Amino acid sequence: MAVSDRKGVIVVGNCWADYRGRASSKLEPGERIVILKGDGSVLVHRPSGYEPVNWQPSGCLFQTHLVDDVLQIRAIRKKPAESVRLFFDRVYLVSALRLVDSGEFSLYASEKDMQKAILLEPSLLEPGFKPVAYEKKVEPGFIDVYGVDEAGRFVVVEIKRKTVGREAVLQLSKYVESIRKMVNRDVRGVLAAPRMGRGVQSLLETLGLGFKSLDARKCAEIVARFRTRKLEEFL
Amino acid sequence: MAVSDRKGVIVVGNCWADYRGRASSKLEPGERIVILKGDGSVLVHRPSGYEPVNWQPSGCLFQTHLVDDVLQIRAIRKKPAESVRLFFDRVYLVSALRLVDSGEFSLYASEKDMQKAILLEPSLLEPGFKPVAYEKKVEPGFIDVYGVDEAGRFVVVEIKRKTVGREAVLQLSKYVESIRKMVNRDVRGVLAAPRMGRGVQSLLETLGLGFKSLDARKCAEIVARFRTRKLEEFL
DNA sequence: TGCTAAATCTCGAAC
DNA sequence: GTTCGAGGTTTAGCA
Repeated sequence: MAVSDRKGVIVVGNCWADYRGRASSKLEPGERIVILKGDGSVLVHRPSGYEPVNWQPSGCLFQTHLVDDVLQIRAIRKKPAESVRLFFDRVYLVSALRLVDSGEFSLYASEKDMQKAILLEPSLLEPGFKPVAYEKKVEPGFIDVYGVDEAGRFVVVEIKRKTVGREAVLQLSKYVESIRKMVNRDVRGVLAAPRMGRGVQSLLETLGLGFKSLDARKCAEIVARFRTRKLEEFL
Repeated sequence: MAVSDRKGVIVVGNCWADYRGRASSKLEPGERIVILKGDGSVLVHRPSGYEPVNWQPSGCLFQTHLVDDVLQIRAIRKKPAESVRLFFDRVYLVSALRLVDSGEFSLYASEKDMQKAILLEPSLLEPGFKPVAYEKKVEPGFIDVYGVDEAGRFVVVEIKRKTVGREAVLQLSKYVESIRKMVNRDVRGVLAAPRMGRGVQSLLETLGLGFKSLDARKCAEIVARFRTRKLEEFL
């Protein structure tokens, strides 16, 4: 069958499903859209809702059977060990497709873009800031950007693309403490994000940390500008 | 068109896409499966991968145009303000479906089930354990189960349905500390989960916390058993 | 392979 | 309406 031939298959019909693995679930009969992809991923979509009601990520092995006019499809995953079983008693549409898709996908205004923007244009954070490292590994995790300020003090920068909550502050605080222990000198911590959530301002003050308003969109534009500038220099 | 009639639509063809909103993205041409649902959700699926490459959650407004043999579909969301635009120059399959799906979906062995199981059968945690409260609010968050042990000491239980990492230990530790401050007495902390991840054992020992292996599946069975028992009592 | 952190996360519940 | 936390999260990036 097409399923075993690395093709994608769309099946629309009345079906029910069982899942067993990390959790267990049962889906009673109803009309749904099922997509079996060539890489072994499965999606069971109800007529509404963004998320699939049942699914499997890529890497599954498919088994199909027809028993008493019921189409059975089983998607088995090895690690973690789990499976989804689908049963169709009515099929409205089946389509096997060998789709070709090599189109590039690019995303802008991610946290990575904000990081790049600060590295390319450090004054975005504050005048005189000089980045020294990025993705610097310390005990609690990775520091987004690490540098030195105008006065020569070390600065730990934690970047978030959305409004920050308390966790981000605590994360930054941990990094700052970690660096303080290492360098045995004064270390500043700066949270760079579009805005602060409730209670973040006071928490930052309490912990002696700073904040810099930074918009992901603007950062993406800066990164794009540098890209074109580099291209111009190249030409 | 069907799109405006609350129907679900499947379109397979060669397309490209632009997204602008919380972030921005550009998808170069390729063959994909697009699902427009009656509730205003959109999914653009490449031939491989579990996740859609572009999407919108439910609540979008759809606009369709045909310009120079290119089918344009626009999904607009109000809050947050964003949109996905799709352009098809070749369409292999279009299907408009009014699917009926009232089938119930049930997920078993969730963290909530594990919590219920402990409340219904406290000896699951340890002999002599007596639950006092659940979802108890303290400063850092909510305590899954709070009770008293055989010796009369307070016990804070943190439940996880999967292998636990360090964060869960720290979470439990915070709750225990919070309770200690409140009651000014000895308080035990127990992590209930199927197993411990790397380094969790030693961290638990360092912090003086306990661990109880608890299988989500077994919990689901216990909850189910109580359900049937209750049903029997009722009948 | 295992772990950490991000995500256009989504979703639901609580405040 | 906003915020907060969980998810069968998935996925990408590294040690």
